[in-house]
Amino acid sequence: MKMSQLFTRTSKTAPADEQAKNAQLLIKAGFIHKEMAGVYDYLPLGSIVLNKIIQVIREEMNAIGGQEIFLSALQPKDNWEKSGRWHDDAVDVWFKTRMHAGEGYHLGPELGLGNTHEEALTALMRNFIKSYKDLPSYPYQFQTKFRNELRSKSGIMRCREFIMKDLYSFSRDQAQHDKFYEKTKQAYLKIFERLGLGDITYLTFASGGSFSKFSHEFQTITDIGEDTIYVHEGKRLAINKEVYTDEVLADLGVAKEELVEKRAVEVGNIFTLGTRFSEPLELTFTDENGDVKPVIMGSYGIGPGRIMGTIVEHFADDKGIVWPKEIAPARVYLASVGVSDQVVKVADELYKILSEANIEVLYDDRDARPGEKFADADLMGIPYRVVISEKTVAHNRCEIKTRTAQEAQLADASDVIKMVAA
RNA sequence: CGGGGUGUGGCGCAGUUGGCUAGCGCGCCUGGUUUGGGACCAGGAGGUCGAAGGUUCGAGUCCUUUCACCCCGACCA
Repeated sequence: MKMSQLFTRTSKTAPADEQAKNAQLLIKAGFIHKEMAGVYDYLPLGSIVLNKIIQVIREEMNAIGGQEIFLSALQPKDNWEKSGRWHDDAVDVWFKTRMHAGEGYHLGPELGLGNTHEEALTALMRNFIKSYKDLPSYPYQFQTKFRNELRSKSGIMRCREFIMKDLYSFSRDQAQHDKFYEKTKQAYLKIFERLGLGDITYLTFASGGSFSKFSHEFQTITDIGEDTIYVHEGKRLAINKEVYTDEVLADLGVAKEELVEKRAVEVGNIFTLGTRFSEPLELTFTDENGDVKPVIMGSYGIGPGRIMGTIVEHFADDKGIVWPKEIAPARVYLASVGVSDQVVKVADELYKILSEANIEVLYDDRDARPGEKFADADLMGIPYRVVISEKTVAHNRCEIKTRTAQEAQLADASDVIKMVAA
C-alpha cells in the first residue's frame, strides 16, 4: 500500500476526549475514528489489524473443529423470553427497538440487538440436532455485539458495539463437553501466544454457574485492566478476585504467599453452560437407547477489538504503537528520503520486489521530509523500517531497522527479504 | 446512576471584571526555496463559540434548560 493513496492521515496531537493510551495512539495514527462514546470505526489500517487478529482466532477455532457461521444481530424476543433474559431486570445492557407495523409509525413487534447469541443459536440448532449422531458440534462466529453499558471507557477496551468471537459447543454429555472445554483452553492459550500476549496472559479461575464450579477467563496483565487477579507465576494461572477465597486456594492447591495481585483485562472467557439454555429452548437429542436428553452446552468468547487495544497498551512506547509481527498492518515501512529521480526509482523498485516476495509493505512515497516519515513509521508501529536515500543509493544498499532498535544497518534487497520474513 | 471536569474552524488551545471586524499553533490550498528525525518565506480558504431560551444598548464571557464527551465510583465481555 502506498501512503500517498491512504486516505487517513496521522495527527501530531492526541484527541482531547480520549484519555486511554490505546485510543489516543490508534486515533493519532489514523487506525480508528470515534463515532461516539464506546463506538468506534475501523479505518483501513485498523481494519487490517483487526482482521489479522480475527484470522489468527479463526485458524485456531477451525483447528479444534469449529464451523464458522454468521448469525443476525437483530433478535426477536421470543427466544429470550423462554430463557428469561428478555426482561431488563435480567439483562441491563439491552438495546431494544421495534419493527414497523404497516404504514406510518405504528409500532410492531419488539426486537433486541444481540448482546450474545446463546438463545439464537440454541433455537437455531433445534433444526439440526436430533440425534446423538449429530453431536458434538461447534459453531462459532465473529459478530457485532451490542451492549448498552452504563459507562463505556478505556478507549476500545469497553465498547457498546464491538466484535466478538463466540463459539458454542453442543455435546451429548459432560464427558464429551469436558474434553472440548480442555481443548479450547489450549487453543486460547495458543491464540494469545501467537498474538504476542502469551507471556502476560493467564488462565484465570472465575465464578462458574449452576453447572460448574469455575468458569475460565483469559486475563492479560495491564494497568488499564478492570479486573483484579491473583497470579501464580509458577503454575501460569491466576484467580479472579471474585472467587479469591481460602476454599478456592485449597481447591487449586496454591498458597496465598505464592500469589501476586495484578490488574488485568479479560480478553477471553470460556464457560460451561450445561442445560441452562437447552432446557428452556428445548434443544434435545435422542440417544442410542431412544432416550431424549437435553444437549450440554458451553460458550467460548474472545474480543478481537479488546485484544487490539490491549496490544497497543502493552507494547507502545513514547514514539507510538509497536505491533507484533503477526498482526501489524504491514511488515515493512518503506520510506524514500529525498526526491531525486534516483531515490524514487530505487524505492519504487524495492517496493515492487518486496511486494512480489509477498511481503506487505507500507510505502511512504510522499513528498515529505524524512523526520515526518520516520515519526509516522514509529507512530504506526510497523515492525521494520526500510529507508532509501541518496546515501543508500550511492552504496547500492538500503537501510533497515526494527521498530524498537536504536540503530539501523545497511543491507541488500535480498537481505531485507530474508530479515523481514523471519 | 452518584461525584468531578470539559465543549471555541479538521486537530490542539487562548480569549481578563460582558465591549468593537473571535485569535494562536498544527493541518489544508497557491507559489517559491528545501529534503536523514515532524523545514522556511509569501499569499489564501475555513469557525458565530455544543444546542435552545433568557438578561443586556451589547453575550464566547452572566442566568436557565438541554445535549455530548472525559475521569472516579457502582455495574459489566
